[in-house]
Amino acid sequence: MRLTREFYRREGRQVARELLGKILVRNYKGSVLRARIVETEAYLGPEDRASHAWKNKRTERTETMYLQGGHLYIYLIYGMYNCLNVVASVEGIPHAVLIRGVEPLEGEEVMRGLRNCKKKYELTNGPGKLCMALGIERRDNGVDLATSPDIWLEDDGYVPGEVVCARRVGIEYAGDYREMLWRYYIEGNPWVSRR
DNA sequence: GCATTGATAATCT
DNA sequence: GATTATCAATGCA
Repeated sequence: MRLTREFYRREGRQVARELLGKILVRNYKGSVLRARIVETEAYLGPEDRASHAWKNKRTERTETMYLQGGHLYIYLIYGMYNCLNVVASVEGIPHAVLIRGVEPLEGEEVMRGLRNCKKKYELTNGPGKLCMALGIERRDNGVDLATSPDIWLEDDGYVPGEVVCARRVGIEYAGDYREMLWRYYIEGNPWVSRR
């Protein structure tokens, strides 16, 4: 069942936690790709120094985060890689959830075709990797997961086992917010980017 | 370990 | 308008 608007219109951390176990569905050139979300991070705009929208900063890029929950926020990092975020909360409050790891369920051969990767788990165990595997690029920025025919999220009733809270990755510049345990992952799942 | 890469935002003239 | 510092990472050595 496709997740509806109300799922996304909540506080970022709650959305991040509940996105674990949900399925990311992608229509890619006639193929249906499905992957279960196993790792997320929450970024809470106004107060969070690690967020692009810290102190409610509004720029052309961050504008997407101010849309209501359910939209995709996709940006280029390190000049080479795309990162996929799900916008949370209501209009005007820039919360976002970074998807860091997914487990392929369907169309894995197509995903491997989009990426040159040798080891099994390296296909989708990182934010840049999973974007490549699912054919997600910056032109998908601003797409609405609640209505798009090309990409959306589903709930198949799966309930994650033990969920771990941890520090977020790659935000050494964020001062005290470095310490916040706003990263969530399913314990023991091999598609998590790092332990 | 370390090089890669280009959009973005801040800081200048 | 031009210049520069920075970066929610990856892949190869």
